[in-house]
Amino acid sequence: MRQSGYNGISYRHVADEVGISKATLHHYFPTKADLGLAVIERFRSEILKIMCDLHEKEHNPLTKLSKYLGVYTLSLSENKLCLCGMLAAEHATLSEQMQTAVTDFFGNHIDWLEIVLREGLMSGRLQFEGNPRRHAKMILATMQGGLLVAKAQGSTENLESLTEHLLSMYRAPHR
Amino acid sequence: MRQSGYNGISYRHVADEVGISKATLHHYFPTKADLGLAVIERFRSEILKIMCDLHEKEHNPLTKLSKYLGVYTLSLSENKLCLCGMLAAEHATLSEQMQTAVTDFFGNHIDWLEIVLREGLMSGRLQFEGNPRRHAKMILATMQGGLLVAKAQGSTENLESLTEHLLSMYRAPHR
DNA sequence: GTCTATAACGAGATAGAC
DNA sequence: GTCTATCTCGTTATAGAC
Repeated sequence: MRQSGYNGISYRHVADEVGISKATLHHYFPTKADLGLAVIERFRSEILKIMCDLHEKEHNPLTKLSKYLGVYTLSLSENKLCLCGMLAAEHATLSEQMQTAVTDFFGNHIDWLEIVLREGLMSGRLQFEGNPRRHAKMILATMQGGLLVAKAQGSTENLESLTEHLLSMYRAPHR
Repeated sequence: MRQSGYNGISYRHVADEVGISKATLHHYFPTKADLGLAVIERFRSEILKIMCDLHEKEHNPLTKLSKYLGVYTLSLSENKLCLCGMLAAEHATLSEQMQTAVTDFFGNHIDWLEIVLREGLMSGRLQFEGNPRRHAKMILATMQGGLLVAKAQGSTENLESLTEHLLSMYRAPHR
Protein backbone atom coordinates (compact mmCIF):
# COMPACT_ATOMS: atom_id res chain seq x y z
CA MET A 1 0.00 0.00 0.00
CA ARG A 2 2.87 2.41 0.66
CA GLN A 3 4.15 1.81 -2.86
CA SER A 4 1.04 1.36 -4.97
CA GLY A 5 -1.74 2.86 -2.87
CA TYR A 6 -4.98 1.32 -1.65
CA ASN A 7 -6.52 0.94 -5.11
CA GLY A 8 -3.22 -0.33 -6.47
CA ILE A 9 -3.11 -3.50 -4.38
CA SER A 10 -5.33 -6.57 -4.23
CA TYR A 11 -5.92 -9.62 -2.05
CA ARG A 12 -3.78 -11.56 -4.53
CA HIS A 13 -0.84 -9.14 -4.12
CA VAL A 14 -0.96 -9.26 -0.36
CA ALA A 15 -1.57 -13.01 -0.10
CA ASP A 16 1.36 -13.78 -2.40
CA GLU A 17 3.59 -11.35 -0.52
CA VAL A 18 2.71 -12.84 2.85
CA GLY A 19 2.76 -16.39 1.55
CA ILE A 20 -0.80 -17.38 2.38
CA SER A 21 -3.92 -17.92 0.32
CA LYS A 22 -6.45 -15.24 -0.52
CA ALA A 23 -9.09 -17.12 1.48
CA THR A 24 -6.97 -17.04 4.62
CA LEU A 25 -6.52 -13.32 4.20
CA HIS A 26 -10.28 -12.95 3.94
CA HIS A 27 -10.59 -14.99 7.13
CA TYR A 28 -8.78 -12.24 9.03
CA PHE A 29 -9.96 -9.27 7.00
CA PRO A 30 -13.40 -10.03 5.50
CA THR A 31 -13.52 -6.98 3.23
CA LYS A 32 -10.84 -4.88 1.63
CA ALA A 33 -11.93 -1.91 3.72
CA ASP A 34 -11.25 -4.00 6.83
CA LEU A 35 -7.77 -4.78 5.55
CA GLY A 36 -7.16 -1.16 4.63
CA LEU A 37 -8.29 0.09 8.01
CA ALA A 38 -6.04 -2.39 9.82
CA VAL A 39 -3.05 -1.26 7.75
CA ILE A 40 -3.75 2.38 8.54
CA GLU A 41 -4.11 1.70 12.23
CA ARG A 42 -0.88 -0.28 12.34
CA PHE A 43 0.94 2.46 10.47
CA ARG A 44 -0.55 5.10 12.71
CA SER A 45 0.54 3.29 15.87
CA GLU A 46 4.06 2.82 14.48
CA ILE A 47 4.34 6.55 13.86
CA LEU A 48 2.77 7.39 17.22
CA LYS A 49 5.39 5.17 18.82
CA ILE A 50 8.15 7.12 17.12
CA MET A 51 6.66 10.42 18.24
CA CYS A 52 6.21 9.21 21.84
CA ASP A 53 9.77 7.92 21.93
CA LEU A 54 11.05 11.27 20.74
CA HIS A 55 9.20 12.99 23.57
CA GLU A 56 10.73 10.59 26.09
CA LYS A 57 14.26 10.29 24.83
CA GLU A 58 14.98 13.68 23.30
CA HIS A 59 14.84 16.84 25.32
CA ASN A 60 16.03 19.28 22.71
CA PRO A 61 13.01 20.40 20.64
CA LEU A 62 15.28 21.12 17.68
CA THR A 63 16.54 17.55 17.75
CA LYS A 64 12.99 16.26 18.06
CA LEU A 65 11.93 18.24 15.02
CA SER A 66 15.00 17.20 13.09
CA LYS A 67 14.46 13.51 13.82
CA TYR A 68 10.79 13.79 12.95
CA LEU A 69 11.63 15.32 9.58
CA GLY A 70 14.28 12.66 9.05
CA VAL A 71 11.63 9.94 9.06
CA TYR A 72 10.32 11.21 5.73
CA THR A 73 13.69 10.91 4.00
CA LEU A 74 14.23 7.49 5.54
CA SER A 75 10.87 6.42 4.20
CA LEU A 76 11.63 7.62 0.68
CA SER A 77 15.04 5.94 0.74
CA GLU A 78 13.17 2.64 1.29
CA ASN A 79 10.92 3.45 -1.66
CA LYS A 80 7.94 3.92 0.60
CA LEU A 81 5.68 6.91 0.91
CA CYS A 82 3.57 8.08 3.83
CA LEU A 83 0.54 5.81 3.78
CA CYS A 84 -1.80 8.59 4.83
CA GLY A 85 -0.49 11.07 2.29
CA MET A 86 -1.27 8.51 -0.39
CA LEU A 87 -4.67 7.69 1.07
CA ALA A 88 -5.57 11.37 1.15
CA ALA A 89 -5.16 11.30 -2.63
CA GLU A 90 -7.50 8.31 -2.82
CA HIS A 91 -9.84 9.83 -0.23
CA ALA A 92 -13.01 9.61 -2.34
CA THR A 93 -12.60 5.85 -2.76
CA LEU A 94 -12.11 5.00 0.93
CA SER A 95 -14.61 3.71 3.46
CA GLU A 96 -15.80 6.17 6.09
CA GLN A 97 -13.75 4.43 8.75
CA MET A 98 -10.61 4.66 6.67
CA GLN A 99 -11.25 8.34 5.99
CA THR A 100 -11.62 8.97 9.70
CA ALA A 101 -8.40 7.10 10.48
CA VAL A 102 -6.51 9.22 7.95
CA THR A 103 -7.96 12.40 9.43
CA ASP A 104 -6.91 11.28 12.91
CA PHE A 105 -3.42 10.43 11.69
CA PHE A 106 -2.86 13.96 10.45
CA GLY A 107 -4.37 15.30 13.65
CA ASN A 108 -1.78 13.35 15.66
CA HIS A 109 1.04 14.90 13.64
CA ILE A 110 -0.27 18.42 14.01
CA ASP A 111 -0.74 17.97 17.76
CA TRP A 112 2.77 16.57 18.17
CA LEU A 113 4.39 19.28 16.09
CA GLU A 114 2.52 22.00 17.94
CA ILE A 115 3.87 20.71 21.25
CA VAL A 116 7.43 20.58 19.94
CA LEU A 117 7.16 24.09 18.51
CA ARG A 118 5.84 25.45 21.80
CA GLU A 119 8.63 23.70 23.71
CA GLY A 120 11.15 25.12 21.28
CA LEU A 121 9.80 28.61 21.69
CA MET A 122 9.94 28.43 25.48
CA SER A 123 13.39 26.88 25.64
CA GLY A 124 14.73 29.29 23.04
CA ARG A 125 15.92 26.48 20.77
CA LEU A 126 13.39 27.30 18.08
CA GLN A 127 12.45 30.66 16.69
CA PHE A 128 9.41 31.69 14.70
CA GLU A 129 6.60 34.21 14.65
CA GLY A 130 2.92 33.58 15.05
CA ASN A 131 0.63 30.73 16.00
CA PRO A 132 2.48 27.44 16.71
CA ARG A 133 -0.44 25.33 15.47
CA ARG A 134 -0.43 27.16 12.15
CA HIS A 135 3.27 26.41 11.81
CA ALA A 136 2.63 22.79 12.75
CA LYS A 137 0.12 22.50 9.92
CA MET A 138 2.55 24.08 7.52
CA ILE A 139 5.39 21.76 8.44
CA LEU A 140 3.13 18.73 8.00
CA ALA A 141 1.87 19.98 4.64
CA THR A 142 5.38 20.75 3.44
CA MET A 143 6.73 17.32 4.30
CA GLN A 144 3.74 15.44 2.94
CA GLY A 145 3.90 17.35 -0.34
CA GLY A 146 7.69 17.24 -0.39
CA LEU A 147 7.66 13.47 -0.09
CA LEU A 148 5.29 13.08 -3.03
CA VAL A 149 7.05 15.61 -5.24
CA ALA A 150 10.44 14.07 -4.42
CA LYS A 151 9.06 10.66 -5.34
CA ALA A 152 7.85 12.01 -8.68
CA GLN A 153 11.18 13.73 -9.26
CA GLY A 154 13.00 10.55 -8.30
CA SER A 155 15.19 12.50 -5.94
CA THR A 156 15.93 11.81 -2.29
CA GLU A 157 18.25 14.81 -2.36
CA ASN A 158 15.35 17.14 -3.01
CA LEU A 159 13.71 15.96 0.17
CA GLU A 160 16.88 16.26 2.22
CA SER A 161 17.35 19.78 0.93
CA LEU A 162 13.76 20.60 1.78
CA THR A 163 14.19 19.21 5.26
CA GLU A 164 17.30 21.28 5.85
CA HIS A 165 15.57 24.37 4.51
CA LEU A 166 12.63 23.90 6.83
CA LEU A 167 14.89 23.27 9.80
CA SER A 168 16.92 26.39 9.10
CA MET A 169 13.72 28.42 9.19
CA TYR A 170 13.00 27.38 12.75
CA ARG A 171 16.47 26.97 14.24
CA ALA A 172 17.28 29.72 16.71
CA PRO A 173 20.76 31.29 16.42
CA HIS A 174 23.28 29.93 18.94
CA ARG A 175 23.36 31.80 22.20
CA MET B 1 -9.38 11.23 -11.87
CA ARG B 2 -9.12 14.38 -9.76
CA GLN B 3 -11.55 12.88 -7.28
CA SER B 4 -10.77 9.17 -7.27
CA GLY B 5 -7.29 8.92 -8.74
CA TYR B 6 -6.04 6.96 -11.72
CA ASN B 7 -6.62 3.54 -10.15
CA GLY B 8 -9.97 4.70 -8.87
CA ILE B 9 -11.58 5.24 -12.27
CA SER B 10 -12.41 2.88 -15.12
CA TYR B 11 -13.45 2.97 -18.75
CA ARG B 12 -16.99 2.37 -17.54
CA HIS B 13 -16.89 5.40 -15.23
CA VAL B 14 -15.54 7.69 -17.90
CA ALA B 15 -17.76 6.38 -20.71
CA ASP B 16 -20.90 6.79 -18.59
CA GLU B 17 -19.84 10.26 -17.48
CA VAL B 18 -19.16 11.38 -21.05
CA GLY B 19 -22.21 9.58 -22.42
CA ILE B 20 -20.47 7.29 -24.92
CA SER B 21 -19.71 3.58 -24.98
CA LYS B 22 -16.58 1.98 -23.61
CA ALA B 23 -15.65 0.86 -27.13
CA THR B 24 -15.75 4.43 -28.42
CA LEU B 25 -13.52 5.53 -25.59
CA HIS B 26 -11.08 2.75 -26.52
CA HIS B 27 -11.21 4.03 -30.11
CA TYR B 28 -9.64 7.29 -29.01
CA PHE B 29 -7.55 5.95 -26.15
CA PRO B 30 -6.59 2.33 -26.85
CA THR B 31 -5.13 1.65 -23.42
CA LYS B 32 -5.82 3.14 -20.01
CA ALA B 33 -2.28 4.51 -19.94
CA ASP B 34 -3.07 6.42 -23.15
CA LEU B 35 -6.16 7.86 -21.52
CA GLY B 36 -4.27 8.71 -18.36
CA LEU B 37 -1.49 10.43 -20.28
CA ALA B 38 -3.96 12.50 -22.26
CA VAL B 39 -5.67 13.64 -19.06
CA ILE B 40 -2.35 14.65 -17.52
CA GLU B 41 -1.30 16.57 -20.61
CA ARG B 42 -4.60 18.42 -20.78
CA PHE B 43 -4.39 19.27 -17.09
CA ARG B 44 -0.81 20.36 -17.47
CA SER B 45 -1.62 22.66 -20.39
CA GLU B 46 -4.54 24.17 -18.47
CA ILE B 47 -2.27 25.01 -15.56
CA LEU B 48 0.48 26.26 -17.88
CA LYS B 49 -2.09 28.55 -19.45
CA ILE B 50 -2.93 29.98 -16.04
CA MET B 51 0.74 30.53 -15.23
CA CYS B 52 1.42 32.17 -18.62
CA ASP B 53 -1.60 34.45 -18.23
CA LEU B 54 -0.37 35.53 -14.81
CA HIS B 55 2.99 36.47 -16.32
CA GLU B 56 1.26 38.53 -19.01
CA LYS B 57 -1.51 40.18 -17.05
CA GLU B 58 -0.04 40.66 -13.58
CA HIS B 59 3.06 42.70 -12.99
CA ASN B 60 3.17 42.56 -9.23
CA PRO B 61 5.01 39.36 -8.20
CA LEU B 62 3.12 39.31 -4.91
CA THR B 63 -0.18 39.28 -6.80
CA LYS B 64 1.13 36.56 -9.11
CA LEU B 65 2.08 34.41 -6.16
CA SER B 66 -1.19 35.10 -4.40
CA LYS B 67 -3.26 34.17 -7.43
CA TYR B 68 -1.20 31.04 -8.02
CA LEU B 69 -1.81 29.92 -4.45
CA GLY B 70 -5.49 30.77 -4.83
CA VAL B 71 -5.86 28.11 -7.52
CA TYR B 72 -5.37 25.38 -4.92
CA THR B 73 -8.20 26.61 -2.72
CA LEU B 74 -10.43 27.06 -5.75
CA SER B 75 -9.68 23.49 -6.73
CA LEU B 76 -10.55 22.13 -3.31
CA SER B 77 -13.75 24.15 -3.19
CA GLU B 78 -14.83 22.26 -6.32
CA ASN B 79 -13.97 18.98 -4.62
CA LYS B 80 -11.06 18.41 -6.97
CA LEU B 81 -7.44 17.80 -6.06
CA CYS B 82 -4.28 18.48 -8.05
CA LEU B 83 -4.14 15.65 -10.57
CA CYS B 84 -0.37 15.39 -10.35
CA GLY B 85 -0.27 15.41 -6.58
CA MET B 86 -2.60 12.42 -6.65
CA LEU B 87 -0.66 10.69 -9.40
CA ALA B 88 2.56 11.09 -7.43
CA ALA B 89 0.91 8.95 -4.76
CA GLU B 90 0.07 6.34 -7.39
CA HIS B 91 3.50 6.71 -9.01
CA ALA B 92 4.47 3.03 -8.86
CA THR B 93 1.39 2.03 -10.84
CA LEU B 94 1.80 4.52 -13.70
CA SER B 95 3.26 3.98 -17.16
CA GLU B 96 6.68 5.49 -17.80
CA GLN B 97 5.16 8.17 -19.98
CA MET B 98 2.71 9.14 -17.28
CA GLN B 99 5.50 9.26 -14.71
CA THR B 100 7.51 11.56 -16.95
CA ALA B 101 4.52 13.84 -17.52
CA VAL B 102 4.01 14.17 -13.76
CA THR B 103 7.69 14.95 -13.27
CA ASP B 104 7.50 17.63 -15.97
CA PHE B 105 4.37 19.10 -14.42
CA PHE B 106 6.13 19.68 -11.12
CA GLY B 107 9.15 21.04 -13.01
CA ASN B 108 6.93 23.63 -14.66
CA HIS B 109 5.65 24.79 -11.29
CA ILE B 110 9.09 25.04 -9.77
CA ASP B 111 10.40 26.99 -12.78
CA TRP B 112 7.45 29.37 -12.67
CA LEU B 113 7.67 29.96 -8.94
CA GLU B 114 11.41 30.55 -9.14
CA ILE B 115 10.89 33.27 -11.73
CA VAL B 116 8.20 34.96 -9.65
CA LEU B 117 10.36 34.82 -6.53
CA ARG B 118 13.31 36.34 -8.40
CA GLU B 119 11.08 39.10 -9.78
CA GLY B 120 9.75 39.75 -6.31
CA LEU B 121 13.21 40.00 -4.86
CA MET B 122 14.36 42.46 -7.51
CA SER B 123 11.23 44.63 -7.35
CA GLY B 124 11.24 44.58 -3.56
CA ARG B 125 7.72 43.22 -3.37
CA LEU B 126 8.82 39.92 -1.92
CA GLN B 127 11.29 39.26 0.85
CA PHE B 128 13.13 36.08 1.74
CA GLU B 129 16.59 34.72 2.37
CA GLY B 130 18.47 32.16 0.36
CA ASN B 131 18.13 30.34 -2.93
CA PRO B 132 14.91 31.24 -4.83
CA ARG B 133 14.69 27.75 -6.39
CA ARG B 134 14.79 26.14 -2.98
CA HIS B 135 11.94 28.39 -1.89
CA ALA B 136 10.06 27.53 -5.07
CA LYS B 137 10.33 23.85 -4.24
CA MET B 138 9.16 24.47 -0.72
CA ILE B 139 6.13 26.47 -1.80
CA LEU B 140 5.13 23.73 -4.25
CA ALA B 141 5.57 21.03 -1.63
CA THR B 142 3.60 23.00 0.96
CA MET B 143 0.66 23.59 -1.34
CA GLN B 144 0.58 20.04 -2.69
CA GLY B 145 0.68 18.60 0.80
CA GLY B 146 -1.66 21.26 2.13
CA LEU B 147 -4.25 20.38 -0.48
CA LEU B 148 -4.18 16.69 0.42
CA VAL B 149 -4.21 17.25 4.17
CA ALA B 150 -7.02 19.79 3.85
CA LYS B 151 -9.00 17.27 1.81
CA ALA B 152 -8.50 14.63 4.49
CA GLN B 153 -9.47 17.13 7.19
CA GLY B 154 -12.47 18.19 5.14
CA SER B 155 -11.53 21.80 5.58
CA THR B 156 -11.16 24.46 2.93
CA GLU B 157 -10.43 26.92 5.72
CA ASN B 158 -7.25 25.07 6.63
CA LEU B 159 -5.97 25.58 3.11
CA GLU B 160 -6.91 29.26 3.05
CA SER B 161 -5.13 29.73 6.35
CA LEU B 162 -2.08 27.91 5.01
CA THR B 163 -2.09 30.08 1.91
CA GLU B 164 -2.24 33.25 3.96
CA HIS B 165 0.51 32.00 6.24
CA LEU B 166 2.76 31.23 3.27
CA LEU B 167 2.05 34.57 1.66
CA SER B 168 2.83 36.43 4.87
CA MET B 169 6.23 34.77 4.96
CA TYR B 170 7.19 36.24 1.60
CA ARG B 171 5.36 39.56 1.58
CA ALA B 172 7.76 42.47 1.95
CA PRO B 173 6.72 45.22 4.40
CA HIS B 174 5.16 48.27 2.71
CA ARG B 175 7.63 50.92 1.73
C1' DG C 1 -6.87 -21.86 10.70
C1' DT C 2 -5.71 -22.85 6.16
C1' DC C 3 -6.63 -24.54 2.01
C1' DT C 4 -8.92 -25.47 -3.03
C1' DA C 5 -12.57 -24.35 -5.71
C1' DT C 6 -15.70 -21.34 -7.38
C1' DA C 7 -19.02 -17.74 -7.58
C1' DA C 8 -20.24 -13.10 -9.10
C1' DC C 9 -18.76 -9.17 -10.87
C1' DG C 10 -16.07 -5.52 -13.11
C1' DA C 11 -11.91 -4.54 -15.36
C1' DG C 12 -9.29 -3.52 -19.81
C1' DA C 13 -9.51 -4.63 -24.39
C1' DT C 14 -11.13 -6.48 -29.18
C1' DA C 15 -14.27 -7.95 -33.20
C1' DG C 16 -17.11 -6.68 -36.30
C1' DA C 17 -21.75 -4.70 -37.77
C1' DC C 18 -23.67 -0.30 -39.14
C1' DG D 1 -16.97 7.07 -35.53
C1' DT D 2 -20.09 4.72 -32.71
C1' DC D 3 -22.23 0.95 -31.35
C1' DT D 4 -23.42 -4.14 -29.32
C1' DA D 5 -21.45 -8.18 -28.16
C1' DT D 6 -17.90 -10.72 -26.49
C1' DC D 7 -13.35 -12.15 -24.67
C1' DT D 8 -10.12 -12.79 -21.12
C1' DC D 9 -8.46 -11.78 -17.01
C1' DG D 10 -8.31 -10.11 -12.26
C1' DT D 11 -11.02 -8.62 -8.62
C1' DT D 12 -13.60 -9.18 -4.06
C1' DA D 13 -15.82 -12.53 -1.68
C1' DT D 14 -17.86 -17.16 -0.24
C1' DA D 15 -18.48 -22.34 0.36
C1' DG D 16 -16.96 -26.11 2.16
C1' DA D 17 -13.30 -29.81 2.76
C1' DC D 18 -9.43 -30.88 5.80
